[in-house]
Amino acid sequence: MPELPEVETVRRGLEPALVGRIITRAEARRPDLRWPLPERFAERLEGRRIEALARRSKYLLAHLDDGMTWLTHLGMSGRFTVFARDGGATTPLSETPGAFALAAQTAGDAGGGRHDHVLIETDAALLVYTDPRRFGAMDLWPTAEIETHPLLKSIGPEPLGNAFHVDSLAEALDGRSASIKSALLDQRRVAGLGNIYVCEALWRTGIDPRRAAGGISRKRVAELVDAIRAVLADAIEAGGSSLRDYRQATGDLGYFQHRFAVYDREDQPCAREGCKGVVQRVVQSGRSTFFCGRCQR
DNA sequence: ATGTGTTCCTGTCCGC
DNA sequence: TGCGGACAGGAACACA
Repeated sequence: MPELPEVETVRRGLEPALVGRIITRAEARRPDLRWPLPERFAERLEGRRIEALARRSKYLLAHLDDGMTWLTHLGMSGRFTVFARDGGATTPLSETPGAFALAAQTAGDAGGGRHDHVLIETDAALLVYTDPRRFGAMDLWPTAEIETHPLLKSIGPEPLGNAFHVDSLAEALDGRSASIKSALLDQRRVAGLGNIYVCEALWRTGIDPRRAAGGISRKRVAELVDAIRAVLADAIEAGGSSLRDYRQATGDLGYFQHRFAVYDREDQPCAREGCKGVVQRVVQSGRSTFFCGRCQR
């Protein structure tokens, strides 16, 4: 589900509710998401103060006051929902059906909170992690060595940071026979891109997604760097893309989906000024790719 | 080392 | 309306 802009939107939504707050109670309602949760996960969160909420690629990183970082990946269907606590409520988290019913309702989950897997209570808010497909993940890792986490250590440069530029991308693509579409989805080349924003960036640059990654001219790689930055910035500004059930942590919908040029627009006219092409869908490495066969070369 | 196909899981939508 | 199949924002893993 969420790509970099959606995760950044979630981070910004959670930040005011979480940073500086103390986790008064935590509950894992099952022992695993995609993988087993760490030993004594909920107990190790309880009593901790959240010092900062950061993002690396599609991972949320909550830095705690004991030197550990609580790491979360939302997978395809994970989401956080925040509920303000009523003043002075002392009801145990597991006995607040009202809040859970509200969480389920907001999530559009007819199962009555069946997929609400992790619950976090702070002195100010109730945080519910919901993930029907359970492709998400959580872990605890020392903050000082967070970049050595197995899930983070091979991830490429942040596309909105200084380490991502024409030289780094050209080197990452050099000599590769895989398609540019597949290469950009590979998190080792550049962090945080997923199916939507790869398709959109390639459309903005006019590059055929089926072209070999290593055969793209330096000039076009430079244009691709700019297009990736621009499409991510535009999407963050719009609060991300709301497809199906994605919502911001505030419950608001993002609206970048209304600005898609090609993603999920098979058979619709190309949005480029003067182009008479039609959006096509092909499958590359098992994923749908949307592009205009006329203006993307 | 690369590239690709499979797999995890549940929900939704579309055609018959 | 029910049923089966395709498909979904991810990415680790197995295997050529």
